[in-house]
Amino acid sequence: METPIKREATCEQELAAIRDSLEILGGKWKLRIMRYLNNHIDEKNTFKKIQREVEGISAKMLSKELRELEINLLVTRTVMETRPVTVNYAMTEYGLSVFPVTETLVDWGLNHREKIK
Amino acid sequence: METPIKREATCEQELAAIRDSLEILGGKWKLRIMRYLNNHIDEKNTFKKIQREVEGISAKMLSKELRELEINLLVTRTVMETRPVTVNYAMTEYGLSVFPVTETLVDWGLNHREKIK
DNA sequence: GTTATCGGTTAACTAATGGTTACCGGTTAC
DNA sequence: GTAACCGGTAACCATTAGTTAACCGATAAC
Repeated sequence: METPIKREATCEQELAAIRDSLEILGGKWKLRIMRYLNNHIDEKNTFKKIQREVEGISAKMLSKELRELEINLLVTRTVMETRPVTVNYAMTEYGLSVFPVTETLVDWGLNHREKIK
Repeated sequence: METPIKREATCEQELAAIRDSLEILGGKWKLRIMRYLNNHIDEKNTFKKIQREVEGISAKMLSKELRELEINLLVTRTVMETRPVTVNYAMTEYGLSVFPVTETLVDWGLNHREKIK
């Protein structure tokens, strides 16, 4: 993971940065998949395993989301010569940079559940 | 803003927390609106002013998003007895808790723009 | 009287998201 | 032989998200 660099930005630049982030990480599933991979970084993460653990995602969506994450260099896809053939998905070094984002969302979500209880 | 509380959660609970967060903060506009309000916390933020500064949002979307943020107690809506009548939107105390989320997204977006350059 | 601003609403529309079902070839376990 | 698991894809459909344009009453400026 990289050293966080403090930046200065105008409000306009900040809003544009949020837009950029959401273009790549937005939607219902991508951050959940990234968090799952982050939590299982030393394991083999096959398609089916991810699908079982990211609750509710369909094969179609998982396939699409993983492809998009791969295009943006956040995830790698490796076909393993096992029998039957399995496919391993893993976070890239760059993918690790998403961790703080998922972390704040986890914190907020847990806190919110407490709050509305 | 509240003191961050360290929590322990299983991966499953973490993914559920992300789902919860995205249900309330997800979509194209909510986090941008929240960031804008956070950056202008001591000012009067009228409907039109927000619409001008959150670039690209239509009146319909802004109206809808503000209503949802209000329902979730993140924003207040106050009709001001000016002439013409203006409406002021402001972050609640609870709304401030969203700051870390927007902060990590701003950082990630700025960093990403550097990276792909 | 005309135009503009304020804070929206409404209707009509398109684009994006996401779900469901069925199916593919190959492999293994029974 | 049959069923199940692996990693998907294809077709179809429904829902949601989001856009555009027109319009509202009230007020104010010219």
